[in-house]
Amino acid sequence: MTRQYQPNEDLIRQGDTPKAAALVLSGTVGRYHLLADGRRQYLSFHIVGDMPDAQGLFIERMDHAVCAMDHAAIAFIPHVDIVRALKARPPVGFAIWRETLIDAAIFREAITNNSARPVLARMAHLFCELFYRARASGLAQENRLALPLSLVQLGDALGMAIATVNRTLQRLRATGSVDFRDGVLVVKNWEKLGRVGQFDPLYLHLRKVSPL
Amino acid sequence: MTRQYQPNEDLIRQGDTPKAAALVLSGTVGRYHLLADGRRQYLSFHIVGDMPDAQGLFIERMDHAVCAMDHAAIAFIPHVDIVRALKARPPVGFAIWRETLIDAAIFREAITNNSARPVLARMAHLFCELFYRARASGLAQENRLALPLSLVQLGDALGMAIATVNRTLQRLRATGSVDFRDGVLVVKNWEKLGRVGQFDPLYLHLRKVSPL
DNA sequence: CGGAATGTTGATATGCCTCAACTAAAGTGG
DNA sequence: CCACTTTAGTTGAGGCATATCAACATTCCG
Repeated sequence: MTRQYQPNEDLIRQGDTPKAAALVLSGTVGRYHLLADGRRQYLSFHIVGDMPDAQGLFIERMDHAVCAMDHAAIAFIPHVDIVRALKARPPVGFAIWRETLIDAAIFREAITNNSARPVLARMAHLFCELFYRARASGLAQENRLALPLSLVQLGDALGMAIATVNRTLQRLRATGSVDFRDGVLVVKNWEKLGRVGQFDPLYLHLRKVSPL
Repeated sequence: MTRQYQPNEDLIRQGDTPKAAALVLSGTVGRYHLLADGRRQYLSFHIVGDMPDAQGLFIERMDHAVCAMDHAAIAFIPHVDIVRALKARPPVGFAIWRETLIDAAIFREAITNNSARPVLARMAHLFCELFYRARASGLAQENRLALPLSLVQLGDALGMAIATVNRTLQRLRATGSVDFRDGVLVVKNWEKLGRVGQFDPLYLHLRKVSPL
């Protein structure tokens, strides 16, 4: 089953018990925690080919929500079908398992990024990650990437106030390494961006990526 | 194979390619990122019964390190044996898979905790999590828990400077909800601690826990 | 007994948040 | 098609939470 989503529309909510797993066919989706005071904390972003809620296979209730960041097309694959496939062919399961483990690695990096890096490096690091992953999936053209995030959403991902997001974006631009505006990320100097963001792609565990 | 570790000794280092998975038999271990400037960011802590590097099963190189927080006994189970068991009995694999998914949920919560909560709530939340998990494993006696962390380590987990850790600890004590000193956590008022830390245990996905 | 690691406290600095005002663009209804 | 509202982004001023620095106390350990 396939469905279209509007920007900001939820695919799954905190507390739900999904019976099918989402597969991103187009667009970008994000996962987030809803805080007691209504604020959001975005946890990760996902692009074409990702299964952002594969965990639902073995965890009953959602501890976070998943929403579309822009217009997105999502396929839903019933859990029973997946489990049947896993039992028949273990290697299929191992591959999906591995994806969920890489997810976890991305979360770990986010802990470090948001806890230990100053805002400039933090933002640069997120841009590095998103660009690198998109590129590995063949989604980034040359040095640009469609990144449908508002400043508010960027702030809710990086744990910054919106004013800080704005000013940090300007500082980043001033380094000449990257330019993000109007939902488009343009990498001007990949090496420098990586240096500013202290980016080491090891944690993404991509087997082979053509050099940038 | 079983091995004893000294406090602060590494089980596995960033970059390693382990051939066996660690199982905690006694003590506490922690996972951490090593930053470029030598600082550490602790990502999670693990107690008896946990497999802190189950991810090594399907991910070649370690993107983080694992160390003993105090004296710890660790069993190592060769990956080949585990994979053989997985293929023979899929449900065994599903159970381990589920554990790694709960790991990921804990990481997600740490993102939110360190990014969106003020220091008092942040520390309270960590204490809630550790106590709740220990209790679910039958490791906490009554309302106390051995928690072999120094202030520096607490700070490296929560993204706080050591002076702030100290002062926040005192503020927490003043609330009358919890007291942590000399490696022992004493929960004085669980309900209040949960309120201060905005703690909701849903994300730990424990099936049944006797009420506190 | 001396030195290292750990914890404590005060003083000062600063990075980021908050608040507020304003602009620009986009969507809506008369 | 134009006023009207809403949403997104921008900028400045000021305050505060937390980092940084420094001195000192304490315990541990060889």
